[in-house]
Amino acid sequence: MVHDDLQPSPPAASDERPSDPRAGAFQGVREAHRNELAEDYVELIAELIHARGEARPVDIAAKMGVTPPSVAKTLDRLARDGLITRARYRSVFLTDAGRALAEECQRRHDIVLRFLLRLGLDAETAEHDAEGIEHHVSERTLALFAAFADRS
Amino acid sequence: MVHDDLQPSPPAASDERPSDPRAGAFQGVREAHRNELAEDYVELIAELIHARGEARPVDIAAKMGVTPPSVAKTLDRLARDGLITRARYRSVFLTDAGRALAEECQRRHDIVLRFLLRLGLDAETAEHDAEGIEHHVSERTLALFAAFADRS
DNA sequence: GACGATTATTAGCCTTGTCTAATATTTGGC
DNA sequence: GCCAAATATTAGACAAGGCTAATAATCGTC
Repeated sequence: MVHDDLQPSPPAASDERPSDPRAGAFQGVREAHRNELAEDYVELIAELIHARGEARPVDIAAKMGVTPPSVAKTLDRLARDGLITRARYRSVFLTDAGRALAEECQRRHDIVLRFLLRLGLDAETAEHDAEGIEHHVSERTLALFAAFADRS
Repeated sequence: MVHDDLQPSPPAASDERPSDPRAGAFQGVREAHRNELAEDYVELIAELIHARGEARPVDIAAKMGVTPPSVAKTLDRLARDGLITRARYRSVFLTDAGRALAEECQRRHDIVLRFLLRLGLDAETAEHDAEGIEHHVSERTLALFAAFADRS
């Protein structure tokens, strides 16, 4: 053990290696990263199911910009984590947990996107930045974004 | 440098796997992630040098919330990429490239942070969210953030 | 129903980034 | 100057996420 200090940072997750307040922020970002891919996948799967009635790996691969084997590996992890169900050579379905996560993500994405557009950004840049930002905004920030986007 | 996207248009440069416009956004996010750790490190190293006169691995580890061996491995990569110089058992120095990147990151961080504060966020949440957001805002968005933060 | 094209999966490799445990070096107190 | 403590590094494991190449299954068309 290297650090056995004081002061767990208030907002953070479950891990203990504080010793510096900023460390909490960095750990939070790393934590967010671990969930990011899963969130993007379930969000995309929900969209595909809505738009086409099913989510096939080949379409996920095209939309995500990765190869089918990468999709397969990630889908295995999502299934292991209880977010999707799948059968070999069949398309993908969301579990209740997956669907809830997808809706949550869509909500956040929508707020961030509307906020950026309201700020005056062009549609393409807004979409691009929203994709990166949406996983890193707290509920508090999201509330402020929503208020700004909806103000008259 | 890393973020130079004044052009929103087509997924730049040399990659071949378009087929969907959204794919570009996801690839951009993955690209950003590859640089994120390097950016956080050089920014932190610059801060440590400014505050204490030198950047020691043990302090970097404490601030980043990781163990010293993780720091060592990352520092090797930063040295390989020409952002820092180091000698065994000595503290770390930024190259010109590293210093330039650090300044760029500090500028972005500062703008995002001031923007969030101006929006009405508390200091702690603002710092936390800025840490996550700063790597994912385009120059265009940053310009809008700066304008909002500085408006009278 | 068979066959070629499409799609999905498997196998295997690479890189990052995290960790612990063990070792090496430097530093500071005496 | 010596020795213990602090610090740095190395070694080695593991998980994630990306890829290519090869194989397997399904689908569409005849």
